[in-house]
Amino acid sequence: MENPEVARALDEVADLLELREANPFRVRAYRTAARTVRDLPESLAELSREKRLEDLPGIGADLAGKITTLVNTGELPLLRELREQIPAGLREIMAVPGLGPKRARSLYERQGITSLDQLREAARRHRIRELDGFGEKTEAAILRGAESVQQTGHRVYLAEAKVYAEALLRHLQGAAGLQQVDAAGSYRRRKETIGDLDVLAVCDDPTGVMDALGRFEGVAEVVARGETKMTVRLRTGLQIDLRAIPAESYGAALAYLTGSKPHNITMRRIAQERGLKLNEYGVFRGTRRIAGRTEEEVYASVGLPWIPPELREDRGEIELALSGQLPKLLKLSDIRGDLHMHTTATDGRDTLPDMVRAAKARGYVYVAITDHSKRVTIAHGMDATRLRRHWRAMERLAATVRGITILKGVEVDILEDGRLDLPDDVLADADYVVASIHFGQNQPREQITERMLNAIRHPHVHAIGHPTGRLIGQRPPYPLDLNTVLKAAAEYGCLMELNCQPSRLDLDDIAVRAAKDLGVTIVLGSDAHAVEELGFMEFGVFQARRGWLEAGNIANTRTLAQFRKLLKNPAKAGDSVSRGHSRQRKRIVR
DNA sequence: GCCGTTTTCGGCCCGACTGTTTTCAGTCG
Repeated sequence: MENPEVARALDEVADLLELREANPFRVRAYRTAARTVRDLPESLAELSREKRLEDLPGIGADLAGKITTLVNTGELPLLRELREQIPAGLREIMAVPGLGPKRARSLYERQGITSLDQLREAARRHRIRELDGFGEKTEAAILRGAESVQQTGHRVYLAEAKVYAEALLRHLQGAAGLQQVDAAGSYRRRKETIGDLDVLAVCDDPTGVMDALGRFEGVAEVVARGETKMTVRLRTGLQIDLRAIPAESYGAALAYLTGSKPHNITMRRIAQERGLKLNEYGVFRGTRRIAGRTEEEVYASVGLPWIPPELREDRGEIELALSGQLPKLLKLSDIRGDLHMHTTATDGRDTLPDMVRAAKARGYVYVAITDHSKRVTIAHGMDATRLRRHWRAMERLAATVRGITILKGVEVDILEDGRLDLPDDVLADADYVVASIHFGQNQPREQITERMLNAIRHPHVHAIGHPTGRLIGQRPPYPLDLNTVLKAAAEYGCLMELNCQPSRLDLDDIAVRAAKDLGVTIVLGSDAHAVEELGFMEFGVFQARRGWLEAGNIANTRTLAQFRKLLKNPAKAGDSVSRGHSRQRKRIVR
């Protein structure tokens, strides 16, 4: 059993234990372990063989044993036992807003409800309101919630959330009594997808801003409205949570609302150890507020430097901050060139000159044009003759456009048998070759891994495009042995792309960090198919920051001369990256 | 179920909102 399945099994145990009203701290232990496992770049099977599971935070002897059982047998006696006692449908009932383990259990025991359909039926027949602790309003809320769980419940891409967030902030700006408004939550942490939008408003009287939120375009329902908190749901299903706060608590509230939850919990624990109490209103010694106006102040009060939001996942950043070793994260302004884009020569929507001029307008000093090779027929991919003609057009254009260097590139397809889609002599003439898999994505693990390794070892391949091929929420990653692939990339000096398309962002944050630890150099490519998509670079930078990357870990932060040297002598250039940075951190944790 | 420079037991983050409850439990973030 692979890591994600183990994580799912541990989460299911937590849910079922909760339904059985087990010790809440035991439930939490399973949830923590599930998260640890999900975030883990290394294979559990390997850790289990080497008896290193107990080195992981939150995993003791018991959970190490259970994880080993899951990895080896694909089953867990405890889970089987729990499943026999508790109907599977109760877990989906718990997904309905307002229904937790207690109420789900109560609905099951007193009305025999074990599925969403039965729940809706019971609500329609007004059988819910008869139960102790439930009433008419709860029944109506359950009915609405059950329907919305079935319809929406999906997360939106960060790029989409950005559109809503910016529109909302503009809309709220003019509200009466408002001093400041910011988006927080996973949006501010720049997660690849956003479940809901958290907004923080500084004001003495929240009436004005809450009224304004109620009038925001697309609001379908006001879910809740209190003295300081308000929740609305848009017609698209996106939920917006607003929190009003006085100015003296701004920093504490921003930190609290930005999360992540595990990061907040660790922060509060550290505050506690120092005899302080941390909440959204500030940092308190007894009843006296000692910090809260700015985030910097809040972090400083517990002995920490300010931590960039992208790092706040409780994946070791707090321990690193304590030791003064936070990475100096990549910035968009560090990027000197875009190394993945298409033109009308294949499936792009804008011409070669338009793409190059748009890249120059963004301040880039070099750009690689990487149209598809012939195997990608649907994109009108190019054979050797057309590609050479395309390259000549680039040379002619270069003579007329100053201030930006055009690298003659190609996105060559890695064929099903591991060969490349263009002859070696053609690839040898390219300035920059990115190799990608587009077909045969469902090959067995060994086969697709070997195929990728072939490309990495190929002397004319500089980078692997969208290395796992996932489409967020739509298509799972190739069944690659990613650890082996990354190790080979480090060994052969092959760049790994962090594709900046909002639906790809591939490698993900965990894989990016694993790559950094292994000494792999990452390249950011917008994979733009139109001039405006060059702007996707921003989302790649966010993801890189979430993976702890610094400018030195990225190929396209180099000057053109440095970049060319990197391509010529990659292994050597790769030595400059800080190897094992986050591994070092783990020792600090222990 | 985990954990320990307050260590092997007794803790485990903290507060807002809702509804039905007459003083608070359940849920959520």
